Amino acid sequence: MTSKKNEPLPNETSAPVGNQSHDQVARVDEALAAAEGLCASEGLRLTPVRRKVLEILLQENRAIGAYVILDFLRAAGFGSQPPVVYRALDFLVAHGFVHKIERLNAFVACSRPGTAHSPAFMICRNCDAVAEARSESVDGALEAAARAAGFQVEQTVVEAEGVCVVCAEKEAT
Amino acid sequence: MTSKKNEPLPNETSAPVGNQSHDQVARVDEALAAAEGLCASEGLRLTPVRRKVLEILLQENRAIGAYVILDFLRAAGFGSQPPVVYRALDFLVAHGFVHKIERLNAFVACSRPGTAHSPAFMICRNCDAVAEARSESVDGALEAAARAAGFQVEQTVVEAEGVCVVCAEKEAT
DNA sequence: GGCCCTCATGTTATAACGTTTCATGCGGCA
DNA sequence: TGCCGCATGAAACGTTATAACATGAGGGCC
Repeated sequence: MTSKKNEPLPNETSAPVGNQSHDQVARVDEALAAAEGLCASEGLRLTPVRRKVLEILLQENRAIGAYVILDFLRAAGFGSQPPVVYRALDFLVAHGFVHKIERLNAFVACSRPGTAHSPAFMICRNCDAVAEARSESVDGALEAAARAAGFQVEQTVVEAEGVCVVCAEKEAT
Repeated sequence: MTSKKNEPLPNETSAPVGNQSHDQVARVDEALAAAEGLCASEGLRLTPVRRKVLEILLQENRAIGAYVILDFLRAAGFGSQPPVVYRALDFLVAHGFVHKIERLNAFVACSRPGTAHSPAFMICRNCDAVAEARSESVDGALEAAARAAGFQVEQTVVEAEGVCVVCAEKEAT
């Protein structure tokens, strides 16, 4: 990792519970309800730990490390050992509710769960924001390159690091 | 990491010194000579540690973890503390002699050093082979998606995990 | 109810990956 | 000669992730 750590709360899009905008709360609640619906319809078990991890990631609304999540879990009265969070993350990633950002060794809630997609991410090196982009054309190009090599793609990691719009404007001043 | 560890020597394309094919030795020597030439022409210092790390990666001819490299360094009489290998890797990655495979937290010698390129990798989940593919079209698609979002790309990570030709044939039996 | 099976969780310990910090040495150069 | 920049050596630590084993909750079946 070349940049700073995943601190718990240094951004304005997230905040400790009790200091959230109405929209933010609504967004999280909607996403949680949608996840519950998806799990119900697919026979998956969105257990308390798994649900809480997803809630944490939705509230943060950015990529955070497993051990930051673990701190939140501990504070919420759940088990506080690493396997607890890694198992929950395995489940959430396997079923498309969460993505892992390999470049940051961190995790972020999926912005479009339930839709099959292998996303591309834009990671701002300045503010750590992570945007999930559609990547059909990227995947197509990658798939074509793989086919040429006789390689069968099962999963892809596509991550771009750079400067987001907001930070670019700030830097320009 | 979902798969097995980076063991020191479990493949047929690499081997302990003294058990290598003529072609393999020649390939490593050529690449080392090319790296020395490049460094000389750009005023870079390919010091003994850096050269040895590059040699190790060329001999292995696959992605290996920093601590595996460190074991080789130790065996060769170099310093054996983590910063030794990470500093050498920083140099080699910064100047395009080595790539980091984020998915594996491992490193691989560049197959086309000296040419500017942001490569795509095909990682076999069965045999751990890592192939470096040209990725112009992938980069183009990614750049287009970024531009649409106002994002300035500085670096990209493009990695596909799946099954290579050789392993696919074996599995088919 | 009692049994068994599966899945999820709790817990301890450890492996694997990476950085900070300070000290030392070596080559170039005023 | 003294200074400076860069590379290395080494100790300690921080961060990320998994292995291994035990416990418990729920569901099907007799």
